[in-house]
Amino acid sequence: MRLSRYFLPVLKEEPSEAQIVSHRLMLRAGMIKQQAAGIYSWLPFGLKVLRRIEQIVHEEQIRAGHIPMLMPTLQPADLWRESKRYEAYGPEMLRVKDRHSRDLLYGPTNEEMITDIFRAHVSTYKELPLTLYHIQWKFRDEIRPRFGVMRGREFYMKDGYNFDLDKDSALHAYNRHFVSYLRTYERLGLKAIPMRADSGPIGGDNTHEFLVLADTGESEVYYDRAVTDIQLGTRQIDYESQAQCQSIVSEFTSLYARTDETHSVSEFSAIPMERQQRARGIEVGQIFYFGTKYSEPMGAVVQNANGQAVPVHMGSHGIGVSRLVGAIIEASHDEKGIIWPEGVTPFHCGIVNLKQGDDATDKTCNWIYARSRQFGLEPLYDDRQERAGAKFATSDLIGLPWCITVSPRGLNSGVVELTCRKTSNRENLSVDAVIERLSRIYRAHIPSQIATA
RNA sequence: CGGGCUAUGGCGCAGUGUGGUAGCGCGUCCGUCUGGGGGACGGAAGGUCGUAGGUUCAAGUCCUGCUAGCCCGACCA
Repeated sequence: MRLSRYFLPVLKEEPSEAQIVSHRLMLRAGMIKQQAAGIYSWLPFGLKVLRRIEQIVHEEQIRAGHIPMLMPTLQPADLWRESKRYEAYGPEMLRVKDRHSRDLLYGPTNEEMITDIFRAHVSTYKELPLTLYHIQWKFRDEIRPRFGVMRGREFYMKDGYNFDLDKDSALHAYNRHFVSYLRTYERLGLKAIPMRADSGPIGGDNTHEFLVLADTGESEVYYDRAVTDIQLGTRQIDYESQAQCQSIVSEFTSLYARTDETHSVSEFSAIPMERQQRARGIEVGQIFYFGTKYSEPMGAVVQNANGQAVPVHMGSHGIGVSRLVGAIIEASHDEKGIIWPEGVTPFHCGIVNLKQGDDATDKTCNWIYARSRQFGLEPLYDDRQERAGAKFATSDLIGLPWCITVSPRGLNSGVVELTCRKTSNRENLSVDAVIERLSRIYRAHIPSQIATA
């Protein structure tokens, strides 16, 4: 994309209403525009990040054997009357009437609807286990939305639901989600720590939240510092293997890590003093096992091998996709702006032409632009008639991980400059070498899309 | 929902005390110079001051109602 043809309304000054850094940077980098309290338009640059995250979430869910679908944002109230949650949910639920005065609601979650779909089409244990998920906009009429997309009223969320014949199988589904979530966060460039949590209104006794450590987080967390050293890394995972999933879950849950709702002072103080860590975190996902809480009242039953009708065991699992955009920025920025992890960056690299209109720099930039695209890279070429300072400031603000600077000075020695946003490290490379370098870097993140030299 | 506050060109703000010509910085447009960290100079466009009513010869400014948004708290992916 050429910046001169793009829509990137960056702000030089701090928007006054934004308090936390991710919100400020999202506004300044032209990612979002607020339309009402807790409701945002996603401008092109922000949408690209949202889509990258969404894509990674999809890939990891599908890898774990979970099946994508799509449910509507508006739901009939009757489904929620069946589960007794229509009244119980309270004013957080946005209720609307259609022209026939029928009660509808903008879905805050989808347990009821997925259960309805399940009971309509599944009647035998032979179709189990089954995990369906979707990524869809939700609405919860928060009392006080704030922090930009971190706590909006409208938010984009992946929510999944597993259906299993018995508790054992459902717990495997729980573990599968646990592991797939770990992988997802690692690909997003985030350190998210699973913590034993409180089940809240969804119910059930088995639940973990995944928290990204950040000073601006809304949750108070307590953990053994050693948990931050555990990584999935590149290990091969067989999601069908109960044993492997269980062992990974055990590995990640053997050390103390709790949110304040489940915090135990006595257990915490048993940790060696120097490893006791108290911090704040942003909740970016939660998984639940809740057994037959919805299947029983809503009649989601299957016939088992003995011909008996039994309610299925269920769980639900969520990842806050829109919230993750903010969470990633909270975890990865500096005083100049955003620093996108390579896995989610909206463009793979910037190209900064330091002398727009100069024959040599224009030609070189155009060549790099075309060539990098041939390799599957998506560059953002700053071809505006701006001075160097303005281009660098924009580049730092929007945070692309790599930036290629093309100047007359460099071209005289046959090189361009590759700058790493995170370290500020600069290297002089030939145009061929710079393409080669970038495609090697991104092959690790998006192997299917990047060509080899 | 309790407490505090705000609303004036695209953005950030002043002007309201003491009613009388709507202003500044940034951005935008045109021109010239400039060209490695938001450059300089010259010119220009752009605002029924959130909204409805009231007081007044006269309201951005005073009064009343309403709406929207922000912050602190209790609640949430």
